[in-house]
Amino acid sequence: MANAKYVIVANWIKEQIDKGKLRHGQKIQTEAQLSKQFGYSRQTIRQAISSLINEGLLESTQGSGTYVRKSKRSDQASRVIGVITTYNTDYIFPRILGGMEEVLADHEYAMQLAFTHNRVSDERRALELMLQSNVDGFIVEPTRSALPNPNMDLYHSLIDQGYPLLFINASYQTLPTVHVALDDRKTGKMIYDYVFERGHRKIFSFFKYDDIQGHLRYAGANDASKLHGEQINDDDIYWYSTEDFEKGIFDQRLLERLKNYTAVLCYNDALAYQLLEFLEKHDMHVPEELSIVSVDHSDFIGKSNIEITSVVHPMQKLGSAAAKTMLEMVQKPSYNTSVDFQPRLVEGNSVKNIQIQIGGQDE
Amino acid sequence: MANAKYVIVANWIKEQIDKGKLRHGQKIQTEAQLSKQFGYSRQTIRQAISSLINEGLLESTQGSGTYVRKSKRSDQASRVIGVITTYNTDYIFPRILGGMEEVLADHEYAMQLAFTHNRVSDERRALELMLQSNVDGFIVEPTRSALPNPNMDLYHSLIDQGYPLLFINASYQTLPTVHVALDDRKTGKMIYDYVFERGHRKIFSFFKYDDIQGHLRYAGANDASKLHGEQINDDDIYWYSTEDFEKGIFDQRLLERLKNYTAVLCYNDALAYQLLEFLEKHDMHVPEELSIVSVDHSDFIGKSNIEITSVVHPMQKLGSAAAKTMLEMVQKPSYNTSVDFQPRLVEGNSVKNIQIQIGGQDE
DNA sequence: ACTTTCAATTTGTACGTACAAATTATGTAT
DNA sequence: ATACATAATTTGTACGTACAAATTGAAAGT
Repeated sequence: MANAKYVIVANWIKEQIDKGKLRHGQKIQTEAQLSKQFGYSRQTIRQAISSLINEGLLESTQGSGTYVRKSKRSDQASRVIGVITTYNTDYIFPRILGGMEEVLADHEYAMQLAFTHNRVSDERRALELMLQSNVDGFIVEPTRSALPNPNMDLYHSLIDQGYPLLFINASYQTLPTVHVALDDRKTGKMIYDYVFERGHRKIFSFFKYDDIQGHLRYAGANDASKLHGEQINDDDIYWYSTEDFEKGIFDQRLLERLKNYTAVLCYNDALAYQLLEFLEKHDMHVPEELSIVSVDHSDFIGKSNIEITSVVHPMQKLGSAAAKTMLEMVQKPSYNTSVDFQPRLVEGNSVKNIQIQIGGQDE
Repeated sequence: MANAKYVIVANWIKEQIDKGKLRHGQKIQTEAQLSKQFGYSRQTIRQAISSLINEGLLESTQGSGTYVRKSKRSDQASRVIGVITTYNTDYIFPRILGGMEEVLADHEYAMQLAFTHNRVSDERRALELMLQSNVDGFIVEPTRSALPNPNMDLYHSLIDQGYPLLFINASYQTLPTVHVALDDRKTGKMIYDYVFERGHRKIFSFFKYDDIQGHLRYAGANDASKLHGEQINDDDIYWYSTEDFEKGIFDQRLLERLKNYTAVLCYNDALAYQLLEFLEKHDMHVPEELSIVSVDHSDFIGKSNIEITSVVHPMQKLGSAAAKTMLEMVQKPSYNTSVDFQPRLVEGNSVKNIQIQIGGQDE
C-alpha cells in the first residue's frame, strides 16, 4: 500500500467523517494544525484537502476554515425525482405513476423509476442505485411496511444527507416522515360500517399482514365494531401475505369457513375479485349468500356481472399530490405537510341488505 | 477581473480546446513549456492543469503528458437508461416496463421514465429533459410514428452524440435505427388469414392512421388478401387516430355500415373490446352476426363472455428484450441487432366458422 | 448597547527546490 | 532487425518560503 502522504491524510479525514467524529457542516482542523499533527508540510496537507474538495466531501472558505459538506448532492439540482414502488403490473400503480409523471413533467422534472416487487432486498438495491445516480428527492412506496425493515440504515443516511423523502400509500412506523396516502384506518371503518348498517353481523375479513395498510384497515374495522358494540374475533380474520396471495389462498376449507358468515371485508380488489370468482365457481352466490365489500374500486371487471362495492382509491390524484408535495419539499426542506385522502365508498351490487330491524344497533 | 495567474492559464487552455487548436485525445504542451511560455512557475501551471482535470477536460499520465479528454459524456457512465413511452395507463405498457425494469435492475441500471401521451410536444420535452440529466441510452416508443415528426433534429443530434437509441413497438421511417417490436406486417396478415380461412369474405377493418403499426398491420392484411385473390376496398377500412378513439368512434352510422360485413379486424384490444360492448348494446351478437379478431391478447375481460381471438403481444418479453438490447448497445456502440417478435394467435370465441366450401379459395 | 477598528487567524496564490515514478526515445549489443 | 539497457523527458510527490485575501474575534470608541 505504502501510499503517498497526502493520500494518508485524505483517508484519515475520510475516516473521521465516516466514524461520525466530524459531522456535516462541522469545521475540520486548520491546515496548520494538521501539518503539525502529521508532521507533514502545509502544502501536503493542502493537497489532501484539495482532493477531498474535488470529491465533494469538504468545502473551504478563505479566512474561515475547511468544513465537511452538508450533503454530497446539494451542489447541483439534477431535476430528477426517484420513485420506488412495489409493482407496476397492478391496477392502481400505473395510474399513480401517471398522476406523478404529469405533474413532474409539467415542472420539467424527470422521473427515475424502480420496482421492489415487495421484496426488501430489491428495495435496498433500488435505493442504492438511485443514491448513485444523483436524484433530488425520493418518493417511496414502502415494501412490507408492517414488518421490520432492514434498510432503515439507508433511509436514515438519506435523511441525514438532507434528501427530501416522501412515502406514498403507507409509511414505515419507525420512520417519522411526510406521506401521501389514503386514510386506511377510516377506510377500514367505512367498509365495516357499510355492511353493518345493512344488517350484517357475521362479518369475515381478509387483511394483509405484511403491509401496514392491512393493519390499519383492520384497526379501522375494529374501531367500527367497537362503536357498534360488536367484537371482531381472531377466527373472523384471515391474515395473509404477498406470497400467500401469489400462491393462492382459496381452498375448500376456507369455503366451509366462509359459510358461517354473511359478509366479507376484503383488503383490496385484487383479492376481492379472486374471491368472487372462487365463490361463483363453487356455486356460492354473491351477494345472496355472501356479501363482499372491498377497497380500491378498480375498474377491472370480472367475468360475473357483480360490481363490488368498494372504497375508491385516489390513484391519479394520489400520484399528482405526491409529486406536488415532493416539489414543495425540494424547494423548502422544512416542508412537511402530509396528505391523507379521505375514503369515499362507491356502491356496486355485491352487498345484500338484510336489515334485521330499524335502529337495532344494540346486539 | 484581474484573475489569478493559474486561472489565466486554465482559461487559455480552455480556449485552445474550444477553438479546435487542441483536439480530443491530443497532447497539450508540457508543464515546462507552458511555464516558459507564460513566464509562470511550474507549480502555477500545475494548478491550472489540475483545475481542468477536475472539470473533466484534461487527463494526464505520468511520464507521458497531459491530454485533452475524448468526450465529456462517455467518461462516466451514469448507469441510467432513459425510457420514453406513450402511455402507462394502457394494458400493455405496464408489462413492457416491468420486463424492462427487471433486466435493467439486474444489471444495476436505473430507469428514467417519461410519457408522451402520444403528443410530439411532450415527446420533445421528454427528450430534452433526459438529455439534461445524463442518461446512458434511450429506449423510445415512437409518438405518432406514421406522421412527420418535428423532433427529428433532437433524434439526429442524439445519434451524433453517440447515444445508443433503441425504438420499441415501432420506429420512425426516416430514422434508420435498432428496434425491438412485434412484426406488425405479419400480424396483419395473420388476423386476415384467420378469418378468411374460416370462410369470411366480407371483412371490415379498423386501423390507426397516426401510428406506423396501423399502416403495417393494414399492409399485412393487404398482403393476405392479395394472396387469396381478394381485394380490400377503401370502404372496408375505418382509419382513426388517437384523438378519434378518445372521443369515441362508434355511432349509429358505423353500426349500419358494419351490417354489410361478417368479420372485423381490429387494430388492437382497446378498440376491440369497446366495439364488442357497443355491438352488444345494440343487440348485434358476436360472433353469430359479426366476428371479431384483434391484436394484443390483453387479459382484461369485458362484461360479456366473449373472449376475443387475437394475436399475442409479447409485452414482458418485448420489454426485457429491449432492455437487453440496450445494454448490449451501451457496451458495444456498433451493436445493431433488431428483434422482431413473430406473431402468435390465440383463439377465443369471437370468430364464427362459416366455411362455405372446402378448398374454396378462389373467389 | 452598538459600531468601528484592528490584529490574529486561516485559506488562497505564487514561486522555488528536490527527488520519485512512469513513459518515451535513444543507443548498444546480439 | 530485434531485444535490451540506458538516458532523457514528463508528470507526481514533498517540502519550503512569502505574501494576499477573507474571516473572525477582541479591543476601542461612541
